[in-house]
Amino acid sequence: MVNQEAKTPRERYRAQVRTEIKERAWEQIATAGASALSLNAIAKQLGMSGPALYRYYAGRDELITELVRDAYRSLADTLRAASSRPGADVSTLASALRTWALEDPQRYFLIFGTPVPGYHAPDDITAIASEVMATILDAFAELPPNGTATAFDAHLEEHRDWADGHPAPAATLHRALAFWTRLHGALSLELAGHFTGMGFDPARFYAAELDELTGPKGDGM
Amino acid sequence: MVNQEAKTPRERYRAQVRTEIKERAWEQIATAGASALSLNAIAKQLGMSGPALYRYYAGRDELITELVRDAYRSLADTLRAASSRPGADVSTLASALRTWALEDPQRYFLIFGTPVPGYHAPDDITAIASEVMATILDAFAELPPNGTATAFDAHLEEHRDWADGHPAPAATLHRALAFWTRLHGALSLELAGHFTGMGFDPARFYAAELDELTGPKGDGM
DNA sequence: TCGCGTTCGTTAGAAGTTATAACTCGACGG
DNA sequence: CCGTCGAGTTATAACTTCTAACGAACGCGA
Repeated sequence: MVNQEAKTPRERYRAQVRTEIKERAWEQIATAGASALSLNAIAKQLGMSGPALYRYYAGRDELITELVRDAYRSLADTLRAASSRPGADVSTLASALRTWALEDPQRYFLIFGTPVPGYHAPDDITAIASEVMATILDAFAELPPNGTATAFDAHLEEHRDWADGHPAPAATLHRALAFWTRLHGALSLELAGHFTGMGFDPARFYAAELDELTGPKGDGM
Repeated sequence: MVNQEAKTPRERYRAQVRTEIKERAWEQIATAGASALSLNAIAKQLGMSGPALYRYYAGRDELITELVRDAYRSLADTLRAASSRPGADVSTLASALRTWALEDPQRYFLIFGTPVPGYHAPDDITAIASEVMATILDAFAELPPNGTATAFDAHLEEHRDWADGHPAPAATLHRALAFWTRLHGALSLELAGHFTGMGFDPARFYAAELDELTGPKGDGM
């Protein structure tokens, strides 16, 4: 984002090699998945041999963490950009999310897929995650309230720390949460191929889920 | 299914070693994830060295495929058992699903988690998957219809092959589909730890999602 | 312009992994 | 009783991540 201009030529070189490494890593992940990511193979593709990569990343884990960070950053930027387009609403956000996910399914699964048992995301990554949540919350805050307050709304009212001071009512928090989980449910099953062979169009199902999210009780805009 | 009693003592022994291998594999998967599954480590735990396992499984992939099959089988049996309890309904199914998932999160992710790009599930596994779907469909078929027909319902009516001859109307198919994807959305994010630190109770959110699934329009029993 | 130090990339090697090949030995069945 | 089949062995190849030690080149300051 910032700081594109590095001071010393060595730093420039170093930064450039680091991004080249990540580019190759993304190629590998897109074709064979994150678990098949091989530092050796990346090094060979860059024309250098094996352990040279350790000058740039402490190991496989650090590289993957960096990739997760980039993926989150990309998602947050994509959603933020979509929400700031004129006339943007919740459905704009939803289709931006789906487009982003279809663009590189493995990138999506790197964030929302199977977790590694021991791993805990560093704080800066969770910060980006809450930035994504804030974008969704903003979009729902502009929608008129719908439906009656549920028991879960009351529970949410007592646990609204994650909204990070957002003034929206608990019902809105609830809708944003459902937006996230329902679209993730539809999207992740589609990307994982669980819909293949079922015949129906995943895009239409996604749209149907979105419809029910934006106005199940049938109040207009 | 059948043929539990093996004829020759060698076959008995062979079957017993195969299940012992799978038991160790499940332990490894539960603690370190499926990607960390090591045939060598399993062999050592069984007191035999390395390549001996290849007498029982052609390789890592075949073992994992077998584990996926067992996981699906376990899920299908669990749901079927829950649905056949007296007084069982959709919410019985939902809580059975959640209990099963929490029992061993990595087993859940083995089925519904990040897909391996090249892999295609064998036919018998997809058969078990549709058995699960049938159980969900049966449960919803016993519920009174609710809500108005949506555009997606019409689309589903033309693509109801996956229901495998189930007589339920398209709206019911839609509800069963939403049951699957929404609960998966809530469940997978919870199991992956994306809710940790957000404060609210995942179980209550799950229940809220289920409530909206069983009767959003508010027709009771 | 010249040296010197930082940093990059190399090869070598350890400790893992999956998987194959070849061999030994024991048990089961005719 | 003996032959065959199969289980488990070691040896090996081809991978992987990652550490250690070495050489060379690059660029900064004098």
